[in-house]
Formats: sequence, structure tokens, C-alpha cells
Amino acid sequence: MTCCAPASDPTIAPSPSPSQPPPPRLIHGSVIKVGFFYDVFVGNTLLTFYGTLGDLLAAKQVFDEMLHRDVVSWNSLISVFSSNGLYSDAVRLLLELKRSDLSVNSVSLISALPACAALQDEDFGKEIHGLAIKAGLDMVVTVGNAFIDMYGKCGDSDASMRAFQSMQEKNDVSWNSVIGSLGHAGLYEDALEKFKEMLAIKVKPNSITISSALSACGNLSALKQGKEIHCLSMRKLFDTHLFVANSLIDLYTKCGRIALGKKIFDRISNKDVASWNAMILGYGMQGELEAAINLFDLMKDEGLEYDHVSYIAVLSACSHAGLVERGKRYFDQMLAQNIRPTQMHYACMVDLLGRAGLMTEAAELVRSMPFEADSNVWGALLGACRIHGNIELAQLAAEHLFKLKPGHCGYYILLSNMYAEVGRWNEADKVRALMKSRKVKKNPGCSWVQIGNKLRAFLVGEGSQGSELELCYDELVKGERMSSAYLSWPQT
DNA sequence: TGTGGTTTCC
Repeated sequence: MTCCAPASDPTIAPSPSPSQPPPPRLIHGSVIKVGFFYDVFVGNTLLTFYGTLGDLLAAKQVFDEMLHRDVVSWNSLISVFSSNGLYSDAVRLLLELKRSDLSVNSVSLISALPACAALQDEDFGKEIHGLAIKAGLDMVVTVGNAFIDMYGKCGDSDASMRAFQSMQEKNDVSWNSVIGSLGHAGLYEDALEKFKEMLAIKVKPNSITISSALSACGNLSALKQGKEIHCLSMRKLFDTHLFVANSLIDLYTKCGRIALGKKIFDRISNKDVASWNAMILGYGMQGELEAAINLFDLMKDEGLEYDHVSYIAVLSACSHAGLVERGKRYFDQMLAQNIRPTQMHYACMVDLLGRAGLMTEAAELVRSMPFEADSNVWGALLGACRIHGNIELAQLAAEHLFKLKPGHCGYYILLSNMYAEVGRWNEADKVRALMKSRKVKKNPGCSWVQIGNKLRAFLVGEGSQGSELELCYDELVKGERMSSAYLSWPQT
């Protein structure tokens, strides 16, 4: 067996600290073994037991010591690996199972697919899909759901949609998964359409559906639709679910209703880190930077641990407030807390330094990063160059951005405009020509307005939409009337 | 033995 990481692997959960009770190894020691080996049923139960405790080595040891293993033994270990972050091991174990005399069942696939998603390994996911078809398991609802989710998390919303549509039988999880995939891909309007479709055919939504739908509304600033969904969730008492409440904070703060967001935040009795993060981000987004930073500090007083999102929230607030030293302190604090900075954290720091005009320092930070900077980081640097007119550094940032995001029009236009501003017309033209040769189109700006129950996108330069726009205007001046879009909530 | 969820720079 080569599937298990060595004992020194830091990804394996550390042994519990002295303050925690030790895992009840007595059970392990006192079970009856057949010689040195476990009986299948006892072994499977123990395996899952150690998996739940996060004791991967013990789980693996039980697996190895079993004389006879059935498919449940394999599935259990795949699941233990997958849910404890050993994704490659989970995937490798599925392959080993496939090569063994035992046949793969639906649970084997369901257990391995989240690992593919976590590894962003769509190719392997597709391989499993082929395996599912061959084994005749592709029409099993739970398996189909796992495929919708895997494709979505790998960023392939088309494949996710196809998996959803190909299912003969769907359940609420299928709908939640496809709504999640569309949201993940930024296709919020489509996600809301699916949500409505779900209600129309009387599939009962649950708190997971509601929180995804609210999140889509927040990202579209669709306050009216969001409020309607909020009303419905109140009727079904979903608004007491933490995830729903957190999505509501996100919705209202993204729609500029900071006081309403705060009201919801204050009413949550069991706030978790995401509740705090949503509120801190909300303040930051609305420019209430002092409130954002104060809330961040208050969070610690309440005894909650910051996570990586908390630091993104506070660093971006510092960046917008021009608080360079404070931002640096938070960054160091994050390192001291053993949170490894991600691309996003570096992007925030580059933004913080760059906005303040510390261009050399910003460029040095990008250079010293422990991994290759992504488009967010270079984008932050380019943005800072634009503010401070640093054309040389802008060229460097743009070079990387043209490679990383060749189809993104904004970077070409930004660099070209910078050249034009200082009268370097030849170079400005060259950038435009590059853009043309790569067939990059300028995306028209667009805004969304809700007309009746429909969200309508209005594009810049679009022909006169007189009557439709007038309708919107009427809606706006009449206030935010509740429409009847979601009133046909399925009965429980 | 088992599927779905909130919060992320500009």
C-alpha cells in the first residue's frame, strides 16, 4: 500500500493536545482479532470511528490489518482521506479499488469526487464519470449530484449543467448543486432562474437553497428579489439558520443597506467567523472603514479566531483607508497565526502599498512571493501604477496579465490609456493592435434593473429602451413593492 | 460507507 502519507506528513492531523481527552484506543485494543486481523464488520466500524476522530494513521492501520476487506472498507478509507484533506490519497485509493477484485459502487464514487473537486482535477473527475457509465452507476441520483458538484467546483459550469440535465431523476440536492455551480461560475442570473424553476415545479427548497439564492441576489445587487426570498425564508423559519443569516448580511450590505445588515448581524446569537467576516466586508465595501477595522478588533475580544477571509476583509479596509502600517501589522499577525497568505492576501498587500505610492515596496513584495503571482496580484499592481503614473512597472505587470488573462480587455485598455496620456501614441496603438489580433472585445458596461419579476441587464450604448426604462422608473419611484414572484412556495 | 451551503482584491 502506498496510498497513505508518511507519518511525518504535516497534512495528517496532529495528535491531540494534552488538554483534549485521548482517543479511546482501549476499544481498538480490546476488540477480538482473528489472529492479528480484524473481522470485516469490526474493522469497518473502527475505520470510520478513527476517521471521525481525524486519526488517519489509526484508520489506515486498521485497514491494513484487516484480513478481508469488502467494498465498504475501501469506501470508508476513501471517505476518511477525502474529508481530512488527503485528496490525492483518496483518489489513488479509488484507482486501487478499481484494480482490485472488488467492484466499485456508488458510494466509492461519491466519496472520491469531492477529492477531485478539491484538487481541481476535472480530468480525473471525467475519468470517474466514464467509470460510472461503464458500471451503470451514472443514473444513480446521489452519483449524479456528486458530478454536478464536482464539475461546478472545477469551474466547468457547462459540464455541471449537462450533468444536471441528463439526470432522469432529480432531488433537492441536485437543484442545490446546480444552483451552487452557477453561482460559483458567477452566473448569478442563471442561478436565480434555476431557483425559480425549482419553485415552479414544486421542489421544496431548504436552507441551503435559500442561502445560495440570497448570495446570487447579493452579487447582482438585486435587493427586491433578495427581500422576497428573505420573506419566504422567514415563513419557513430558515432565517434562523446561520448560513442563511450570514447570506442576509452579505445581501443587505452589498445592496447598501448597512444598517439592516447590522441588525441581522446583532440578532445572530451564535455568530461564527463567516458572520463577522460578512459584516466587516460589508462595512469595508460601503466605505465605512473605521467601522470595519473596529469590528475586526472586536471579533478577537469576543474570543473568535480570525480566518484567512477575516484578514482579506481587514487588509482591504486598511488599503482603502490608507492605513499602511496598520495593514502591515495585520499581515504579520496573520503570519504569526500560521495562516498562509494566499494570492488574495498578497493582492490586498500590493494594493495597500501601491495605493499609498510605495511602488518599489509593492513590486518587491510581488517578487518575493513564495509562488507565482496571479492576475489579482498583478492587477493590483497595475491599478496602483495607473494611480501613480508608473509606466515602466505598468508594462511589467501588463506583460504578466496579458499572459495570465489574454482575453481580459480591461488590462489592454488600461495600459493603452496610460501610454496615450503621456503621448506615447505608437505604444498605445501597439497595445490596441495586440488586443485586436487576439480578438479581445471590449465588454460593454452594464447594469441590472428589476422590471416586474425579471432582472434586465442594460448595456452601455444599447438602443433606446424607452418603455422598458420608464417601467423601471415607475417601479423605482413607487418604492420597493413586494411582487408575487415567489409566493407560490411549495407546501410542506 | 454516502451527495448540496455563507464570507475573498479591483
